Amino acid sequence: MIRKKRAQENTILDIAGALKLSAATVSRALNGQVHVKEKTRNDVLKMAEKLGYRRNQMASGLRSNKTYTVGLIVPRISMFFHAEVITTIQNNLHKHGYNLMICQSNDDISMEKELTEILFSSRVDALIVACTLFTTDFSHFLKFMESGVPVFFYDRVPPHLPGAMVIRGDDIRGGYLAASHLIETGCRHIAHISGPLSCNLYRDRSAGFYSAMEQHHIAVNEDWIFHQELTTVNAREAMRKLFEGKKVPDGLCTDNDSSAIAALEYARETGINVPKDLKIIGYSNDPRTAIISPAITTIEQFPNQVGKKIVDVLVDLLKNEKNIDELSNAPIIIPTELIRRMST
Amino acid sequence: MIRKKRAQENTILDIAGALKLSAATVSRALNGQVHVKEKTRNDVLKMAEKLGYRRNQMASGLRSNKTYTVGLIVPRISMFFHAEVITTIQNNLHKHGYNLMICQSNDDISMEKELTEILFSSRVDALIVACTLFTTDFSHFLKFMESGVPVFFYDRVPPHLPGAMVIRGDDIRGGYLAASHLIETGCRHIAHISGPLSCNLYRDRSAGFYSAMEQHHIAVNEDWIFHQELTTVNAREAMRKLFEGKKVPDGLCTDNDSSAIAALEYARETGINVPKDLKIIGYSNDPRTAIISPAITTIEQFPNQVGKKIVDVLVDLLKNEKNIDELSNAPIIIPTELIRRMST
DNA sequence: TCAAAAACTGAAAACGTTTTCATAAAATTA
DNA sequence: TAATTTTATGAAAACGTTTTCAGTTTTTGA
Repeated sequence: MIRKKRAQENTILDIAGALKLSAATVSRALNGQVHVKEKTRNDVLKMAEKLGYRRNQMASGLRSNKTYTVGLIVPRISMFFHAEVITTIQNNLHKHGYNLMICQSNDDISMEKELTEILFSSRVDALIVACTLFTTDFSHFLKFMESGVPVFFYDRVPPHLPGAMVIRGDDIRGGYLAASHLIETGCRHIAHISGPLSCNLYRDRSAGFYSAMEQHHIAVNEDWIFHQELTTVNAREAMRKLFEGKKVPDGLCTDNDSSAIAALEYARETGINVPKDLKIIGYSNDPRTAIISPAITTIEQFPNQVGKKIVDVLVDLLKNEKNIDELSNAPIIIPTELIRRMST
Repeated sequence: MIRKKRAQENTILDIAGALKLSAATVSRALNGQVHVKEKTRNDVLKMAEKLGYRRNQMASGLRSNKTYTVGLIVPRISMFFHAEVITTIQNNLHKHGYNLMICQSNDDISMEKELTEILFSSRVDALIVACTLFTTDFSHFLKFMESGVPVFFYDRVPPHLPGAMVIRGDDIRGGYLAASHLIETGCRHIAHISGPLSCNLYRDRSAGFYSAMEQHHIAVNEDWIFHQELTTVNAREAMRKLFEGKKVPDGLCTDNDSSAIAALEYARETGINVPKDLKIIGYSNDPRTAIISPAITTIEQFPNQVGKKIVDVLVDLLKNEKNIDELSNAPIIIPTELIRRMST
């Protein structure tokens, strides 16, 4: 048996027919426009309710060139920081009548590219992106800007992309806070597990790290600096290297919490006492850092502020049909904060 | 300055014009239909590439009544189980050319209702739902079924809704496994922190719990059975009640991992030794349970299997334009498994 | 009371595709 | 070679809205 054809749905014409009105008037009534008599509007709304009418978003979008849908591309929704940002964005967009189309790139560049094609085809009204770790070419986003579709990067952002908006955490300060904190608690031999330098996050956090070390006149041991994908496996491997020689570190900065957790577990297994022998600090304030023992000191990134700010700017842009050029091109910076716990 | 009007985009007509073809032929060429000369197809594809043509999804969807978009409503994307299911669904749907529109109900019924309206308006080709904890009236899903749009419930599912597909974990067995395990490790005074009975999950897990207790001839102390929202606060409050009297439990089943974690932390703070004085078991195998000390025994739900199965069935339905009625109406059950750790 | 302005409504075009129907060209068959 | 089938293409309708333009009715102001 062939599937029941959908589309016995009532259209605007059915309402019009039932009330002996034109489609135009019904449309105006439903959209709360001026110049429609109060009684007419009520009649229309009542009839729409009665007929179970629901606007066909595609017809509406096709004609008016507005989808009321915002696209979002993110490496992975399961990362705590992103999950929080997304939830805030979605809840706030919803208040303004916008939907969010969430897509995951799985940190894969070709997937990211493909998703931009799909979202462009869907004619989203705006695009929000946290890039993959490896995105250095941003040309696949240009089509949106050329069509006047606002593009908002957060967290993992392009170095400079004219016409795009950027919001990110103060990672330089975050890196600085982390390293300074270790130094202040007495560490003098500090290692750093960071991510690939292709990504702004790790460039900035590293810069902050170096700046703190320099300020306190502590030499950086380059053998103890890792730039690698921040996986559990890599973190354990780094720990093995760090503790295989005679000289071992007494402090460890990691640029995400998963690495910090992996390092802590490695330490636990190999009898390295945290925080006595080794102090560890993470990044992101993932709830897991509060649960593990000892709880891990980390850097808060305020995902809710990030999400809220993105929506505020975007809605302003969309509702007022403003051009991005009117906005300052300077990136918006969200502050970072040290969360002290037992690991330091 | 008014925002640049988008829609300088090239359409199918521009391709047709450039090649002196009709729109119909271009459309056929782009969609890989038969009856178009190889050379013509190549010309079209080349010109589309050259002009940077991208199909307007709304026009296409309006005409063909297919959006290649599947809607998903979930309480919260940040819950581990759901994040995993969603990711699997998205990655697998993508392989078949479908997009996923992810929406969060925040466990709020009226939000859930509203989202069904929005997704219906968007004319999604199918709908996947994990209900709120409190959804007992499922009438807002009927519009989809009436229009022949497949609806797939998972995890939190309706008791019986003709025309809808259902996939869920074997929660009865899960509850049974948990309680049995506690009994087998020596517990005789077992408490149970469960969720609201309005939700199938907790009815089933409770049923499993009772069945294990009965089988081992252990009396259930009804004062130790909690049905409440599974929040940290509620779990702590339950622990307080459990340990305020003379008679205290030696085993605790919790119906999610957050409660297990909260209980464990409460125990740690109040000097209750886990697992010596109290054995704790969670539900879901949230990664946090493996990190905390002692690591918490829990029930694995295989989110990836759930996601994979949903897509398999859905794609079969969508591609072959089959009617749901052809499918067995029996719910699909995914097995559950005990994960033994240090807390028991 | 009359002219001008404002409010209300409808007809028809438009959005960019896909699809139906018709027709022309090419390939196949007898 | 003629008749038939298959292949290739185009014209035009259709999808369900929104919007423009024009026309009619009502209200306002003097």
